[in-house]
Amino acid sequence: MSNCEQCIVREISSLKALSKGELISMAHCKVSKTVKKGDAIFEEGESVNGVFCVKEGVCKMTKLSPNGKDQIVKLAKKGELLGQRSLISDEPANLSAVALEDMEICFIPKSEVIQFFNKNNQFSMNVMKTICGDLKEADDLMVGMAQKSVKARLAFTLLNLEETFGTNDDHSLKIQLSRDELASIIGTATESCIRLLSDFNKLKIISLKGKAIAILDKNKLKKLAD
Amino acid sequence: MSNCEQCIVREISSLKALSKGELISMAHCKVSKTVKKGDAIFEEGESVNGVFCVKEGVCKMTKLSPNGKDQIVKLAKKGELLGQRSLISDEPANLSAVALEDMEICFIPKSEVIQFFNKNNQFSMNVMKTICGDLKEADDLMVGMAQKSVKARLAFTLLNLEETFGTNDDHSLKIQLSRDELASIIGTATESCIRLLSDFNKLKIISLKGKAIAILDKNKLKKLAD
DNA sequence: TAAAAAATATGACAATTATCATATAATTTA
DNA sequence: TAAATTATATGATAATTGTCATATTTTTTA
Repeated sequence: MSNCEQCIVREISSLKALSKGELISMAHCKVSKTVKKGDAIFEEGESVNGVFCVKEGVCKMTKLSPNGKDQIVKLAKKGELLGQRSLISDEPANLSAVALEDMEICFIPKSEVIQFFNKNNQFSMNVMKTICGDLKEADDLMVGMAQKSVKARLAFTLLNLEETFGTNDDHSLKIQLSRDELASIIGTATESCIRLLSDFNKLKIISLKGKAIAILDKNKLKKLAD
Repeated sequence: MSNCEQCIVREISSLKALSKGELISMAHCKVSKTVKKGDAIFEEGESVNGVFCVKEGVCKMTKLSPNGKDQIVKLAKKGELLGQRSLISDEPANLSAVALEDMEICFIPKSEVIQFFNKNNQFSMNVMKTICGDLKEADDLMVGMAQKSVKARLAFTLLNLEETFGTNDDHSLKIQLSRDELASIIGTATESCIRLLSDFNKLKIISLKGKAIAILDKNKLKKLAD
C-alpha cells in the first residue's frame, strides 16, 4: 500500500480537491496495478465497481460498432480517471479501456468515491468539469466525423496527437499508434489511412520512419484539417 | 412571475430534487419566455449566464462545421435543461439552440443554479447523471457517424425519432423536420437524405406525405440500422 | 536465427456519397 | 390570388472511400 499523498497524479486530476484525511483513507482502500501493453483494463458492458486512476502510460477508450470494427473514442493519459461516467450513471461501462503502453494504474472502489462525492463539493465539481470537457470534445468530434473528409480528419488527428502527447527529439510523435489504431481514431479503413499518410509523406507534410510519424509542415496540415 | 412548484416540468428534470423553499426562490428569479419556431435561444460562442428549462416545444442543438454546414448534435424537448455544460465549465456555449416549434422556456440565472449545486447534493447528482447520459449518447453517435453508412444512420435516426417523440394518429412522426434538418442530424447532403427517403418509400419501409414521415416496417428499418 | 505471423504498403476496382443541374411542389410574400 | 421564394425531388456525373488482392517489410515466435 503506497502513499496517495505523494502521488504526482493527485495534483493533475479531480483528486486534487481531496483533503489529507481523504487521501489517507484512499491510500488504504486503493489497489495499485500494472497493465501490460495490449491488455484491457475493463471491457465495454462490464460492471466496473469503481474508478481507475492512470498513474503512467496511455490507453485507448474504444467502442465496438455493429460492423465489428472498434472505434477509438478517446485516448486517456496520466492523471485521468476512467469509469467515472459508469459510476455516476450506475451503468456498465460504455467503452473498453485497453493499454497502448505498459501502464500503472490505481483502482479506487466505488464506495470510496461516493464518499468523496458526498463530503467534498470541490471534488464533485472537478469530476463534473471533467465530464463536461469530455462531452464538449465528444460533440466536437461527432461534428468532425459527420462533416469532414477522411483527409481532414487525419490531418486534425495528427495535430491533436502532437499537441496532446508531444514529440521526441527527432520531432516524431511520442505516442505510438499502429496504422490500424490511427484509422480507428479517424473512423476509416486501415488502407485509406495508410494511403493518406503516404500522400502526406510524398507532399513532405509529414515524414514516416517505420511507425514513427513526424509533422514537417504544421501549417499545411492545419489548412487540410478543416 | 408564475409558480415553479406547480410546473409540470419540475417533475421530469434535475429540478425534481429541489425543495419547496428552493422552488419558491427559483420562482422569484426565473424569467419565462416564449420562443417562436426558428428563433435561437442562444448561439454557439455566446456566454449564457444561466440555464434554460424547456417547458414546451422542441429545439435543435447545432454546431457549425468549418465547411459552413450546421450539424444537429441533439434534439431537446420538454423537461430538459439547456446550457448546463457551459455553466459548469464556465465557458461560452459550444452549441446553438434553435426552436423547431414554438416553445415555452424559463431562464434560471447562474447564481441561483450555483446555490442549488452548493446546497442540494441530489440536484448536483441529477445534473451529473444527465450530463453523463449526454456523454454516452454523444460517444455512441460518434461511433455511428464513423462506422455506419448514411443509409444505416438514416434508418437509426428515424427509429430514434419515433421512439423519442412518438407518432400521430396516422402513425406519422410527431416531430416535424425538414429534409435539410434530417440530413443535418445524420450528417449527409440534403439530396442524399431525400434520395434515401425515396428509396425507403418505394420499398414500403416508410411512407411520405409531404413533410410527414411514417414508419411502416420497423423490423426492416432495424435491420438497415446497423 | 529461421520460419511464421502480423503490419504496412500499393494497385485495381466497386460502392457510396457529394455536387451540380434542373424540374416540380409547397409555402411565403406582396 | 399571383408571383416569388423555398423545399422537395430526381438525374447525371464526379469525387471520395471501401474492399479485395497481393507485395513487401517488420515483428514475433519457435
